[in-house]
Amino acid sequence: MEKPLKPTEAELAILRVLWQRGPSTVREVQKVLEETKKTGYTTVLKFMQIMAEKGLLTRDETSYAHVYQPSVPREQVERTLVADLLNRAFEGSTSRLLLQALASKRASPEELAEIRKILKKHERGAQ
Amino acid sequence: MEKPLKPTEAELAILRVLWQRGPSTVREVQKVLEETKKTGYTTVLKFMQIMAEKGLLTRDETSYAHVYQPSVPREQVERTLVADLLNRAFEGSTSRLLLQALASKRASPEELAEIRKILKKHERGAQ
DNA sequence: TATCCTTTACGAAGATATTCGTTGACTTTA
DNA sequence: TAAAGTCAACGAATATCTTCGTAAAGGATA
Repeated sequence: MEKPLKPTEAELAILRVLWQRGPSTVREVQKVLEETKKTGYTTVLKFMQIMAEKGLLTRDETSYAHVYQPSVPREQVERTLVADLLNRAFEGSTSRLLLQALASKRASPEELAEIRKILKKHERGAQ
Repeated sequence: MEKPLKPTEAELAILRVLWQRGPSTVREVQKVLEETKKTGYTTVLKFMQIMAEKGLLTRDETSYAHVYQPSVPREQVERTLVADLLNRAFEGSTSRLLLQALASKRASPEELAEIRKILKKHERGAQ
């Protein structure tokens, strides 16, 4: 139906906050963002307005301070982003992706166990 | 020493060609690129000049037609890109990354075997 | 109601990424 | 050596992403 919607860097930062906090006002998002990277209120507002236009967010205007929330599930955005990277840099090879992911950041035993679990599930799924 | 060097979309397309073909002239790269996406000669030239300035490519000017090659190994660029995505969208969780990678594109049995191999290696590697 | 604070709306500036037209220099070939 | 083709250099136009100043309106409070 619609095209996949690949958020930009700044948009993704806002989505991260909303995924974590749930529905929030611009001010609430801005408060979180400025902890990491000074970002003015109107800047965040502008992005959230743009994202609402694009369909990345929906907003509830009943209160004076509009309340925004993601209109796309986190997993779907993540999938779009990783699929994009797979094609752009890894010739579609998931194993190469994993290889470099592990090379860039050593995984904890728990993380490795989790990976093994995911793998098992997929091995059962694919006959 | 230097910062990681994250190539843009267009730059990555050029790197892909060079990784595959080995050292090439601008014309040779442009010929490959225009198969996928019409890209004028001067556009490709401009990018390769910029990339040489940035240190992504080195060039041999002995021939009339300069010969370019990547100055950073493919694996390093891949690692930079995947590390970036991990931080921006997956809170650093490799297992979540893999989960969505597999969800976006079903892996072949061979691919799964390859992934298992990588995993085994890392399980041995961790204490 | 008057004053103050917060919010949205609008427009524009700045930064970065992408594309291409033009020019002059070098090569090849006749 | 003239003509035709190929190349690098340069500058500029366009597109996209990011940031913010200003103004107008809503709400709170005295």
